[in-house]
Amino acid sequence: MPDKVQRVKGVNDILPNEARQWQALERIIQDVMQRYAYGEIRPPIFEKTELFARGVGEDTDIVSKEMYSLTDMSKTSLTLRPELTAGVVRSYIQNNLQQISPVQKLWYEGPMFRQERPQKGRYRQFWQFGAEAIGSPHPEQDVEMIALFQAILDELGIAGSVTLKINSVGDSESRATYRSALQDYLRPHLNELSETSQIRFESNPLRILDSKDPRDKELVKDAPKIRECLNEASANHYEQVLKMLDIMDISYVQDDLLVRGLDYYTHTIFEFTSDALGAQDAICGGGRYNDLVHELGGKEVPAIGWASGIERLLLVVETISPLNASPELDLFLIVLGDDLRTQAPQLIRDWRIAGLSCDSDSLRRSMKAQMREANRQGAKFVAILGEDEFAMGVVQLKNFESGEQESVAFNQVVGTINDSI
RNA sequence: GUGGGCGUAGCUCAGUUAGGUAGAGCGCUAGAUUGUGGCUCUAGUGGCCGUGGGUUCGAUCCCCAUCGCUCACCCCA
Repeated sequence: MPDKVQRVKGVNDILPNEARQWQALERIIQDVMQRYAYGEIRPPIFEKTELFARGVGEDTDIVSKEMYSLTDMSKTSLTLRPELTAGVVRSYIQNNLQQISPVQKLWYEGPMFRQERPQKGRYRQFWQFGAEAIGSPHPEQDVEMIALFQAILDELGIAGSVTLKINSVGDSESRATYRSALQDYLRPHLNELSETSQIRFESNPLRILDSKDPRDKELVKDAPKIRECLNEASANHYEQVLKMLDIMDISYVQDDLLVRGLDYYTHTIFEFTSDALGAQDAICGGGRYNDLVHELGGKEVPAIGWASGIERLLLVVETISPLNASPELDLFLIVLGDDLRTQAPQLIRDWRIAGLSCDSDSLRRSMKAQMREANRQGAKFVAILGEDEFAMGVVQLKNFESGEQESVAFNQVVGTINDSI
């Protein structure tokens, strides 16, 4: 026998049973997005590599070692998207969306690709859904963003096991102030830092804050806080965000050590984590990115967004509050005798057109086997068609829960079932 | 990229204590008087014991390599 071709490492097949969970989640996402007046956007799966290098940041782990890149026939370097904010912003600029309306509220869902070592809740092809609001600099937009994800958590019934962590990295001026304050504090202890943190000391000192290395953690404990270095405008923005969250009764934890791995963030940053997961406990991350549109060649337009990992979210949902996603079948047609098989497709098609979900046996199996199949599929009704029934233009319609059975004309089947559902 | 654990039927796992090519439960298929499911009973189906090499008369079991899964580091959603 030829070798079986194996799935690529770190990717998943989502089989029908699981896909139903996904669909249930997707319905909730679509519904909430609709209510928050966000429109769906579907950018391409791959973009020029340059977009991510410039958008996400050359020095980030994502860009420097995790991208799936390829060269096409015209020798252009392309990359499977590792995240979608850069793509959405590119699309926003290219399609002049600011001309359509000054605030663009967009959401998306789809697969992302990062070449990391697979782990619980971390895959090489993984799905994210996310939202971006481009155009408003004001804190109420930050708060709406957070409330949007909170609404999805509420709909899913898992808000109780999720924590919102929030912080501000301020505008570029505040960050520059803080950067040197942090470097001044750390400089005397430079040799005590972990190897990666020593490298980051120059390139990206803020990332030292979320190091998990015990030595780093110890040092960082007494480091100056970003909050203390915010200039007036930045501090004011952050204050108002927190105030509105209080008014809306959205609970949060201020985390002075929270920084994000992507370079484009400014001001408010946040992360939703769940205690129902292992080491990969972030189910949503985001923040404001006021400079990104400009950096990618657009005007100076402020924006904010977040992204959430669907596999991780579903892991939480499964353990805390499973979605009801059992398959539903209204009617199963049982055909007795192969001579009548020619009639079945037409009958079923008409019932399907009328809106019922119907199925029948395609293996020409015995009646008993067909009954079992109907039972397995959870059919609400079974229609039995034999010689006598066909001659009279009826089926024996059996309610599979009560066991009651009656003779019903072909054209009465839909009505009879609809009346009882 | 680094480290730990694991790879036996579709699924969950047992097993070979001390090497002689394998079992259970669930599932699936079919019966239990001729046109009626679920429960029960019975029978059947199903595995080059991840792959390749080595040791051996002989390996699923020992050794090596490799691939995959998994957890953690790292990073992030």
